[in-house]
Amino acid sequence: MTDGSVRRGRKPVISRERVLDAAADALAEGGADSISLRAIARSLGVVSSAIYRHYSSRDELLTDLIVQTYASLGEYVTLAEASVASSDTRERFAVIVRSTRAWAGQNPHRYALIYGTPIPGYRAPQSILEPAAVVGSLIARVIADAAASGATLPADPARDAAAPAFVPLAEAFGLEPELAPAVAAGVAVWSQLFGHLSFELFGHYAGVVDDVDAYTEFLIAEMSSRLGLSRPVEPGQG
Amino acid sequence: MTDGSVRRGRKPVISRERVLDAAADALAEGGADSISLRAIARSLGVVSSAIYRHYSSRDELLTDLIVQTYASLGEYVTLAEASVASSDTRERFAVIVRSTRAWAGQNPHRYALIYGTPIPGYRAPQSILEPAAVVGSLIARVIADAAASGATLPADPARDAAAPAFVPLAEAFGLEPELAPAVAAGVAVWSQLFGHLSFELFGHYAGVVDDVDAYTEFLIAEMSSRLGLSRPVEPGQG
DNA sequence: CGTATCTCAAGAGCGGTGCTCACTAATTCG
DNA sequence: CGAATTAGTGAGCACCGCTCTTGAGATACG
Repeated sequence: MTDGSVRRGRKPVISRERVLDAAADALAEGGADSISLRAIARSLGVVSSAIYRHYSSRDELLTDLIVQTYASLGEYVTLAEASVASSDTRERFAVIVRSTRAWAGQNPHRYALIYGTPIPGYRAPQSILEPAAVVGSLIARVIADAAASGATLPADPARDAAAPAFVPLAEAFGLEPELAPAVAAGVAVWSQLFGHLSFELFGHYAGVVDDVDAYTEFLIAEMSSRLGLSRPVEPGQG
Repeated sequence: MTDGSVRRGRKPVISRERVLDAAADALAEGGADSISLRAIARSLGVVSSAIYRHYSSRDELLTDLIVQTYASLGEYVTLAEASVASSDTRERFAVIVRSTRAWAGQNPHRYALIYGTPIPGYRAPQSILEPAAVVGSLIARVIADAAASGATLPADPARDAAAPAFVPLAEAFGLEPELAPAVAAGVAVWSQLFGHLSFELFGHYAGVVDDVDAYTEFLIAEMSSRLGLSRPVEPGQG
């Protein structure tokens, strides 16, 4: 008994976790619309109404699934970034982009669940705001580390004019108000990244961009320079 | 008889157009998942199977709806752009962005239909490639006109390195191969625009960007400078 | 031990969906 | 008028989310 209350009644043959796992499998295979409670119940060898003992509605299940999916993406990208020297902010950003794209490519339905059209009728609760920030947070950390090591942004009056509106967000990330311009640039890059991935996954690059790998590297270079990221100076060289 | 074939049999009470219009209404009101053949049939005062005389499947209806939606967006943006002096490429681009965003804000479900998650089970035919290019084409025209009036791109080695891959696309738009770098920048801006709009409409800016109007203007400035767009020089001044 | 109590899954059922198919009403041609 | 053609009807299939009643299983307590 993990909690204080006493277990009574018959033992459950399914659990919230098992339902969620089955839903994740259904999502991975057939997309969000194949997450049917009846199919999940079938795959668990149970009748559909039994699911309702553990999830009161499909939306509640979807919420858990979305949170789990953000977590999966976050783990994947965090792990990838860990293999880069923390001083190489340019490469850290590049790895964030590449690994986010790799995750999306390997999990297109999960990507669509969190970055595509919101599920019809589904209203996301506040509780997903924090997990949803995972990639943005990683970008923010790169920005902070770059600033700490003396990186400077390229000149951009419009960005600096927009910066005051980003002071609260900078503070939410634990950054100094002086970094608001970098945060503004970071938000732009963040949405651009997912615009790129959505276009790739949703087929909008058909007939427009052939070599998406190479194109992604171009975008990385472009976004990096807007963030003022550069490779660290090799000591004892140049 | 508009075509050569002879009309026989009973007169149709519904038509392909009436079905499509009813579908568009359903889409506008409740999103893509409320486009049900039964609901459409009900709204037309007809039994659901009657729809199949005009559309062989829901997918076929969706395809028409998608094409119609791209056309609507294209008309809206084209009309907006027409009110700007063609020499002011910077403002033309700004109006393309603003009007695309305005259209999306007024038609969120239609936006989601074409730029959100592809409809599950739905596979887009080749025939939507051309209508889908509408906003991209408008951006390409701005790029061409800017180049014709002597605009130059800011330096960006990564973009120029990626440019050769965009020569075919430049040619598809009727542009000189020398404009491939501008086309590369244009594609980046194009996907960034829809990344921005999707984030706004799909709720990803919650807690991140408050004043999306102002933020959009910042993005316009940033994207314009990457495209080398500027206001035309006022004659007899400076 | 026996029973009350609690928990969970079963199963029937409601109204919704896309889609098929046999049928019939309506129209026009020979 | 009869044949041919066309379009809408209505029943039906298999699926969906969800609700509600029922009964099986497991524990707690007198």
